[in-house]
Amino acid sequence: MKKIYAIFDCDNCYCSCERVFRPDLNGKPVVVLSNNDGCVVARSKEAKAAGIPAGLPYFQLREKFPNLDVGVFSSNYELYGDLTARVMDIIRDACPYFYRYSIDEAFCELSRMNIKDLKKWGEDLHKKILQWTGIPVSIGIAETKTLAKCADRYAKDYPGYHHCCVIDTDEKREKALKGFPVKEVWGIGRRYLERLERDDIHTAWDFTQVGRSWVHSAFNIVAVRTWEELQGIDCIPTEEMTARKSICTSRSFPGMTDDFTTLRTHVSNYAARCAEKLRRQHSVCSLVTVFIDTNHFRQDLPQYGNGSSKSFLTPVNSTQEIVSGALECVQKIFRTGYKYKRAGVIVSCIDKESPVQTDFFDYDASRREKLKRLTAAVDNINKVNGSETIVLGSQQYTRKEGKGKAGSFRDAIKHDFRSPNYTTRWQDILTVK
DNA sequence: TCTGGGGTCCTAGGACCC
DNA sequence: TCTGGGGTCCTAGGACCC
Repeated sequence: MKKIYAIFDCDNCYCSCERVFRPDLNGKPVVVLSNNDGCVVARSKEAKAAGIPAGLPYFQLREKFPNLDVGVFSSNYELYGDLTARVMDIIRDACPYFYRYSIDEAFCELSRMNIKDLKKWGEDLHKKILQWTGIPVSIGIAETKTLAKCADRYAKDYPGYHHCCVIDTDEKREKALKGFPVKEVWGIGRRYLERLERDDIHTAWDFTQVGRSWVHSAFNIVAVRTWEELQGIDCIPTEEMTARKSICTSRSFPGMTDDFTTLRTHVSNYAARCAEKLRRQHSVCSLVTVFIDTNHFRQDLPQYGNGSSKSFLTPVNSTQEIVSGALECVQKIFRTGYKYKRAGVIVSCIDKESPVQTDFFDYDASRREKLKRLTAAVDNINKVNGSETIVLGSQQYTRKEGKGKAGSFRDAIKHDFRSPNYTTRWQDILTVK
C-alpha cells in the first residue's frame, strides 16, 4: 500500500510563540536572537520581507536597519518548549502515527487512517491548532516525506492553499517540482547546490530528470534517497523516537575569559546540563568530552582550541560524576595566555539506564546506589522549586564585587530582550506588565 | 562592545589482523 | 628477482538538518 505522509511545521516558530502574548506585534517585523543576543535566529514573515537575513549579528541589525520598527526578543526556550508541546499534543491526538522531528516539526503517517478529504482534514487541524494555542502551522501532504516538505513550502508561501497543500497525483507532483528551486529541496544544502548548478540543474524537476548513477557518483547514497523520494519512492525511514546518541551543551560567553576558575565554572554548568538531559531520556554515558575555543573573529588575538575526553568503565549519569570527569578534561587542555570565548561538553557512548553494564572491577556498587538516590532527590527538588535550586559547588560563579552570594548560571548569558515565561513560571506571570 | 547551538549520517583513509 | 589482498574497525571531517 502506498503511504501518505503529512508534515506539520509551525510558521516562524519562535516569532509566533512571542506573538501569542504580544498580539500588538501581529503584522510587524519580529526577530528572535540567539544566546547572548548574538544574531538573528528567527524572523517573522514581515522581517524576511524587510530584507533581514538569517544569522545577521544583532549589532549589524541596528546598523543596517536603523529605522525599521522591529520587535526584538532574546531566545526563550522555556516558552517555546512549552507552547510547541501543546501544538504537538493536538497533532498526536489527531494522528497516532506520529513522529516529532524537531522543536517545531512533526511527521504523521496518514495511510491507515481512511481520511476521505486530506485537504479538508489538514485545513481543519490548522484552524484547531491556531484556535487552541495561537500558533499557526503549515501542513504538507504527499506520498514521501521529501515531497510533503515541498508541499509544506507551498502551503506556507501561498495563502490560496489555506495552510495545507496536498500533492497526491503525478500531475500535481510535476507541476509542483517544476516551480520548486532545487536549493529548497529537503536534503540539498549549499555544497550540493554548487555541484547541481554546474550541471544546469535549477529546479527540483530538473534534478529528477538526471540518472540515478549520476546522482550517486556526484554525491552519495543520501542524495540518491532524496532523488528517489522526489520521484515518489518512499525511502527515508521514519525513525522511531530513539534516545539521542550524543548530547551536547555548549555556549559562547558574553565576553571572553582567560581565567581558569571562570572557564571551569562554565564547564561545570554545561556538564550538569548534559547530565540532566541524559537522565531525562533515561540514559547513561561512558564518554565525556570537553572542548574550549578562543574567539575566531579576533584574528588579532592568539588562537587556541582543544578537546579532551574521559571514559568511564561503568556508564554514568549523575551530575557529580559527569561534572568531575569534565573538570579533569578541562584541566588538561587549559592553557594560560589565551582569551576563551566558547566551551562545550559532549556526552556520548550512550546506553539505556538500566540495567547498567557494570565494570568487572567495580566493587563500589553501594556507593553508586547512594549517588543515584541523591541525584534523584536533587532532580526532584529542582523540578518542584525551579532549576538551579540545588547545584554543585563547582557550578557557582564567583562574584568579585560585594560579599553577596555566588552568581547563577542564568546570570552568565546575556538576554536583554527576554520575554516572561508566561506559561511555566508563576513568578513571571505576576510580573507581567 | 557585539558574530548561535544541537544533532545525524556517510565516507575516506589509516591501522591492524589473518 | 622484485613488496598480496581482503576484511574490519576506528576516526576525522564533511555534508546535511532544524
